[in-house]
Amino acid sequence: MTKEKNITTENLILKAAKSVFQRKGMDGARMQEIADEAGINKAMLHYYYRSKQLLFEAVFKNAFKSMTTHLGEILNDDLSIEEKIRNFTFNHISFIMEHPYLPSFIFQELNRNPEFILNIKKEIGLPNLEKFKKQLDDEVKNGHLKPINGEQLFINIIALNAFPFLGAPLIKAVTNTEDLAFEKLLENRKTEVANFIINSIKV
Amino acid sequence: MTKEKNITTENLILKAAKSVFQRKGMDGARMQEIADEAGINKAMLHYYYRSKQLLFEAVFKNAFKSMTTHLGEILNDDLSIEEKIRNFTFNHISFIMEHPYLPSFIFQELNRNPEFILNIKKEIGLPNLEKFKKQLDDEVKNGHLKPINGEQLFINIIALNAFPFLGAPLIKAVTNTEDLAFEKLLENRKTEVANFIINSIKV
DNA sequence: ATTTGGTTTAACTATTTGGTTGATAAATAT
DNA sequence: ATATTTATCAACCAAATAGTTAAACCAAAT
Repeated sequence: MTKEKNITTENLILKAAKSVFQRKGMDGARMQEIADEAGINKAMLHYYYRSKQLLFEAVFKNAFKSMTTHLGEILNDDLSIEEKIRNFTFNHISFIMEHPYLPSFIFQELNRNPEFILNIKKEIGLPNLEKFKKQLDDEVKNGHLKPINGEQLFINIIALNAFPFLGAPLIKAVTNTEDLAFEKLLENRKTEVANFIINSIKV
Repeated sequence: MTKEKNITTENLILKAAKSVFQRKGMDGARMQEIADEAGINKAMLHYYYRSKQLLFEAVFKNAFKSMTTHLGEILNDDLSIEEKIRNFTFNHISFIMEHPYLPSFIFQELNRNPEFILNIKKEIGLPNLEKFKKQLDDEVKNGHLKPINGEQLFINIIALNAFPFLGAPLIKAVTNTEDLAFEKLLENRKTEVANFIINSIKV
């Protein structure tokens, strides 16, 4: 069973809205374009979602959830830090490769309206770093890992995973890689990012 | 002598446009808001820059140049890879801290219109990686560094430098850091990012 | 068959917005 | 001084756009 939600009008709208908002952003998106892509009348958008803002929020919350759910699970399972990092980078990069507009969409919109993260925090929740940080401290103390701040390591991991997608147009141009070569490069990162990190922190 | 360009109307416009475009992006920016911020009549924007698109391009090219000029210089000086990385990360992060909207602006607009990078390439030029890559290969061959692909290392460096600014709202929320603590965290990264990278690649 | 409720549409509205214009003021040249 | 060019402004315009409305449609209940 593939995830082909009932093809109700409401779902057609959400799907089209996702596609348009993620490519154009809140400010660049047009309600008419969403209606056209869904193949329905523009009035339907308001009938089901009231306003552009609310339709946008529905799309954004979906997007945010899909990005952070995996993260939370991996962060809180019972593997070692090294295994967590290998798992997470592999899964995270694989996931983003199937939704390459997601990081750019999420970070762009959060920068446009930073307060919105409070809304998200309340309604969806954010990944919790406490277990990860504690575990890291333990592995540092017992000599498996070099000393490193948990927040900094977390930032580094997300940075190495997500940045190639945020910076794709620039990276492609600077490194002279076409779409295919770039795909290959991303494929490599699924394992090489973890190696890069582990190399840095392992004693 | 601080860089207080002649306060001609043309420069007032460019300064205000920079401020508004970098905060709101092309789609979110309003010509009237730019005029208000510059304290002049909206017609002046068109008198000096013809259209929103051309004004935007003037701002974007300036922004892009300011981000890549340093990079090019450091990449092509005669220091070792390790020194290059320490220099570059320190300078790059310091620079962005003074212009925190820049990365978000540049990457957002390049994602909105990826073809624009060709225009930039022709008119401004892009950093050249060849010397860096060759030098890296040499240092790998002579046993100073572990094997790593030049493009991948380059991406990692930029990622670790720029991402904290792109993801600031999310990072602040997930790590529970307020503005001041976040500033401190960035201050740390000026040296810690280089350590993190060098640790990973040094034999 | 008819009523009832939700669904869909075309046409419309009010507002925003990039861009223009024609008159006026201020420099600059003659 | 006077003509000419450059700069500035208030008012205006046309297109785009989020949102509304009133009528039509349709399926299920009576």
